[in-house]
Amino acid sequence: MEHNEIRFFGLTPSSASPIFSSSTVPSIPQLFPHVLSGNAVSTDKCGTACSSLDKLKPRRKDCGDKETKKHRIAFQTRSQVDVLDDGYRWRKYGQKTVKNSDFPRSYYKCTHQGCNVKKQIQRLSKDEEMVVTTYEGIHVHPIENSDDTFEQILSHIRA
DNA sequence: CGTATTTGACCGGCGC
DNA sequence: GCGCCGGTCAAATACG
Repeated sequence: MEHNEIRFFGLTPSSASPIFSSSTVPSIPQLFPHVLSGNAVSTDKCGTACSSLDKLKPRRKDCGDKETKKHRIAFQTRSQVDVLDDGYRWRKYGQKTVKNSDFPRSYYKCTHQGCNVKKQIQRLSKDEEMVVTTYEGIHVHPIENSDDTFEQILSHIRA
């Protein structure tokens, strides 16, 4: 577990700003503090598959709100467990099987009121140990897990 | 008893 | 217009 591998994919719609350079940390999951190496890759592959993620409200087909604060960060981690504890509380709201993986994709949502941060976990069929965690949105509340503030870790790796 | 998880159904977009 | 695909909801269930 000490040799986990994490790869960061910062998906920024417009301004491609480095993930670790923002004054306000978007939503960098801590995952495992000791495995945060720093494979940060900025890729804006928002392309076309970016429109269906706009409906946060039930039955809202109105997509007219240009580019909302749509932070999408994909983490490719190597772990045996699907869900990695990043200090937040997630509630699983769905699980679907995608047609490119032998494993289903899980959908999580932050249980905090007003915090519409979504999380999506997918396991690669190629590498069973590979887990892709995609975060979407920004947390507007402190981390519950006060034992290990991931901001501390962040500042540590930023320094 | 309250909260999280499970699971099928439903919905909306896109391609044909 | 229909079917596929991906995403979300919501009722039931599990679990502390």
